[in-house]
Amino acid sequence: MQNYSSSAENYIKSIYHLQEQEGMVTTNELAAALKTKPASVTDMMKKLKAKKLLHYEPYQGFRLTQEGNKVALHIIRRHRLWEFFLAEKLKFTWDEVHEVAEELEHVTNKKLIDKLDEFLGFPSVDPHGDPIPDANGKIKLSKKIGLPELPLHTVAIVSSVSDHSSELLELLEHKNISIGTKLEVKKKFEFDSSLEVRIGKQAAFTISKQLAENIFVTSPFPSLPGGEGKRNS
Amino acid sequence: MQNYSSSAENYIKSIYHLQEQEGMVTTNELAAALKTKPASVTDMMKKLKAKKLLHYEPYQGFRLTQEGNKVALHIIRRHRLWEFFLAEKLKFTWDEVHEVAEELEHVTNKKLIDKLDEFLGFPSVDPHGDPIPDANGKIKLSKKIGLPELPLHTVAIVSSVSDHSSELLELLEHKNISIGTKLEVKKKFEFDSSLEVRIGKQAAFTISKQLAENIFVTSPFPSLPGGEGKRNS
DNA sequence: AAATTATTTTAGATTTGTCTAAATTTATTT
DNA sequence: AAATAAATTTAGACAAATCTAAAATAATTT
Repeated sequence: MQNYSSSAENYIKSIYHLQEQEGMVTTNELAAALKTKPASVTDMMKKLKAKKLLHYEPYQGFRLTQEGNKVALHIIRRHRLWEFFLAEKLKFTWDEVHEVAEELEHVTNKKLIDKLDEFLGFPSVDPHGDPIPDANGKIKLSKKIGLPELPLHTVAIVSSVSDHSSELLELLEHKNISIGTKLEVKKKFEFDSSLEVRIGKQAAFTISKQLAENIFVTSPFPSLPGGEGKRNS
Repeated sequence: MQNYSSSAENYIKSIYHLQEQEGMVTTNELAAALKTKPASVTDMMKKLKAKKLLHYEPYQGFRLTQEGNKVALHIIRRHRLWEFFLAEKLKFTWDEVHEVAEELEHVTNKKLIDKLDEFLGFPSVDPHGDPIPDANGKIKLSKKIGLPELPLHTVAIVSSVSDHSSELLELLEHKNISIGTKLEVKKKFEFDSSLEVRIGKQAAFTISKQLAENIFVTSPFPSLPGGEGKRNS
C-alpha cells in the first residue's frame, strides 16, 4: 500500500462514505462534503484516477476501484482506532473524538496502528458504534436499521448513531441511551412520528422523530429487515 | 500560539537543537540537519523571520527569537510525549520511537497533548532521558556531562544518550545500561580512552571511547562540573 | 591584498493543492 | 425541441515548499 497525501486521503474517505449511501458520487456532493469547490474536486479526481483508485469519466460521476476501497478502509481503520483511543484512554467525550482523529488518521505507520490496535485490545467498534476494519481492511457490516423501522415490541441493541454532535450526546445521555443499550419500541404516533420506547423493565419514554432517525439498532437475534444505516465517522 | 506547517515546525525544531550546541546557526548546518538544500533553508528563513520567530540578517546566520523558542519547546513537548507513549504503552523499542514521533508531533491539538500528558502520568523525561517541557513550555535543564568527563570514583546516573540507533541500544542492553542506571568510572586508559566502569557492586567492565561519548550522566548529588550534553530527539 | 575557495542568496522552475471565471456538457422547463 | 438552468470541466492564476544554476558575499590562502 502506497502513501497518499492527507488531502488525497480525505477525498478517498469522503467518497467511500458517500458511496455507502448512493452508488455513484457526484462532483457537487463531494465538494459540499469536503467544503471545497467543484473545480478542486475535478482536479483531484483526475489524480486519483491516474493512481487507479477511482473509476471516473468526465461528467459521469465516480466511485472507488477495489484498490481505492482498500485504501479507504485503512484510513477509516486509523480514524476509528484513534477515536477509540481518545474516548477510552484519554477520556475525551464522544463528540470531541472525531475532530482530533481527523488529524491523527493521516499518520501512516503500519506498525504504529497495529500496535495501537493491540494496546486497545482489538476493539471492534468505535465510540459511535461504527465497526473498525481489521489489519487487512476487512470490516464487519452488521445489518443496521433506523429506530423508526424497528417493528413494535422487538428488542434491539443501539449500535450506532449518525450524528456526532454534542447536542445529540447530551440528549442521549439524558435519556440514558448509549451504544449497546437494549430497547424496544412500544408505540408509534402517527401525528408527529414520535416513538414510545422502553429500556428493559424501566418506564417507557418518548423519543422524537429527529432523534429516532439518528439512532441505529441491530437485532440481538439472527436477522432483521432493512438495510444499511448512513454513517459519517 | 499559532499554527505552523509541518515543514516550518521541522525547521524550528532543528534550529532549536543546533542552537543548544552553538549560539548561531548557519545555512549549511541547517540544510545538512534537515537533508535539504541551502537555498531551501534561505527561503524558509525569510518566512520564519516574517513570522517573527527568527533573528536573521542575510549572511549572518540565525537564531530563534523568544517566541521561536517557545514554539520549539511546544513541538519538542509533543515529540517527547509521543515517544514516551510509544515506548511505555505501545512497547516500541527505544530506537523506533523517534521516527514515529516525528510524524505524530505535528498534530497540534492542545487538548490532545495535555490529556496525553495526564494519561502518561506527566512524565519528566522521554525514553532517551531528555526532559519533556510542561504545558507552558518550561523545561528542566539538568546539568549533564559526558561520561568521559565524569571524575573517577564518582557515582552518577545515566540521564540520556545522544544517539538513538538500534546499534547503540543493542550495546547498552548487552552492558545492562539504561536511563537511570547508577554507575561510576573506576579507571581511564590513556591509550584508547576506554573506561573501566562499575554498576553498583557488580564486576567492573570496559566501555569504549565511542560508547562513553554517547552516554550522559548527572550527579545524584547537588552539582557536577561540565556543561550541556548535545541531544537530538 | 589579490586570488581562490566556501558559503549564502537570488532568480527562475517545478509540484501539489487550491481558487475564480469562463466554457462546456447535461438536465429540466416551457 | 429550443431555451433555460444546473452541474461539471477547463484555463489560467496563486501560495507553499522545494530544487538547480548563477550571482553575490564572506572567509581563507598564498
